[in-house]
Amino acid sequence: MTSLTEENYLKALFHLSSKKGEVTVKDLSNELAIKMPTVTSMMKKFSEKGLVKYESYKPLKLTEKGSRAAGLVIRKHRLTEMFLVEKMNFGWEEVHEIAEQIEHVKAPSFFEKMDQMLGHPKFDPHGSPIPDKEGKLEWKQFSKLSEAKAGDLFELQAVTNSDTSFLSYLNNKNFYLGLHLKIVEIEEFDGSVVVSFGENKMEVLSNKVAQGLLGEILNLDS
Amino acid sequence: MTSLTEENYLKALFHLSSKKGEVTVKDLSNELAIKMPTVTSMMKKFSEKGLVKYESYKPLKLTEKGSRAAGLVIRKHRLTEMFLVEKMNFGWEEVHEIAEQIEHVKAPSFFEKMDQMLGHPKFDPHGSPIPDKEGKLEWKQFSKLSEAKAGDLFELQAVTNSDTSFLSYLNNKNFYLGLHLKIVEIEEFDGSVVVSFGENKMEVLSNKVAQGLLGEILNLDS
DNA sequence: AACTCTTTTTATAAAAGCCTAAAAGATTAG
DNA sequence: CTAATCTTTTAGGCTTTTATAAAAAGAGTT
Repeated sequence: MTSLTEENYLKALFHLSSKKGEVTVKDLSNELAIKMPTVTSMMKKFSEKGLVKYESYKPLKLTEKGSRAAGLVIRKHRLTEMFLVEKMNFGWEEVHEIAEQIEHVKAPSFFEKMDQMLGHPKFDPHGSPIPDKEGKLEWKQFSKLSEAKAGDLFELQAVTNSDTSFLSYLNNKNFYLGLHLKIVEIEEFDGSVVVSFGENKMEVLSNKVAQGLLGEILNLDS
Repeated sequence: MTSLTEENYLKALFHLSSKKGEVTVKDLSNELAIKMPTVTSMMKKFSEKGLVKYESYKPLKLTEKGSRAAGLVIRKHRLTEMFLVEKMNFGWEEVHEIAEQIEHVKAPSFFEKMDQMLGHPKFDPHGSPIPDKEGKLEWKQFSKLSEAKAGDLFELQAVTNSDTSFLSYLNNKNFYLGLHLKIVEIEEFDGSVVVSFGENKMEVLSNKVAQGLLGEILNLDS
């Protein structure tokens, strides 16, 4: 059986792996705010359980089994988020923390039922993909809004992080997934982006925000 | 913060208190299948936390605070059961175990939302009352089917235990809450009860079963 | 090859839960 | 009312989980 703590290590491994490919003990230590020796010994345990491939001084790698286990935790988390938003009417900014709790519940049929009620969704409310029942993730390649050029049309399809504060910020601007943004201008010196959308609405977004918005660039010309 | 283990002690205390008034360390030990010394030390901890009144060699008593805390755990459990049955289409025999897990989730808004979606239910799917937001329980006085007399009409309103096996047994006989049973006969020697219901259906129930069925005796005559 | 920086090892530790055996208290029978 | 018996608590210990700091070992670099 995998404990709550172990599930959190798995999630962190999963996230770091997809971001950087290589994951070191140090990375994990930073991500989880747990000292390196602690992480090292947990990785030995994981290695014995066959969840990671680990040799001293070398980067960690999730094994097939570990990847599956991690994917299933993420799956529980994201299914829960979707359920909370779609079936219980929570706002997308509220669900991350609640799901953080529910993801550790040991009751497969509960998550099965959610999945079924939701019609086997492929994405969570923040546009993050939901791993399948094998824990496997299909990667959709998103573009960042920060990569768009003036004149482009951009469809917002996901966000890079689900912090309450970031999502509330987007709520305030009336942003939602599926929204189409026209890139009016990009400031050279700081990378901020001016976008227009809806009925004459216009916003200036910092580069940081623009990097956090994912979607598709619908090139008009070219 | 109260741990999962502590919540289980609280639940047990709550159940035993309502059944027998007096709860001893021994009772608790039996109920939880944990040795007495372990229970004793946990009760000292509870006493320090102000959850029980405990003096050596005397029966335990939940304090106001303890009673409230226990009631709130039960509330989470029963709300969850109701939600699983009403909103997610689980069978009443499946939900106990799932709720046993979910009841420990620390996310008040989650349970709040359930309560709201369910229209602030007063009973769970097995007819057990749901404590209010203060953890207080309104006691409804049920009669046992085993107390009925031949000729009585009995409305099934609750069951004393929610074990999967018992509920599946009732499912097989097509029993459900709200069903009206006519008591045809009571066997003197073993207390078994013969009931008829619906369209010519008839069943013989052992005394044990009859003691597990709660409801109202609708006296026809007298 | 020596020095520095990073990572692992080793040795501890604290908390949570639980247990057995011994001691102390309560109860009951003579 | 006192001794024998039964019950409950105290004392002490064990295991697991998760974490740490300080020492040792390895890698990398000049």
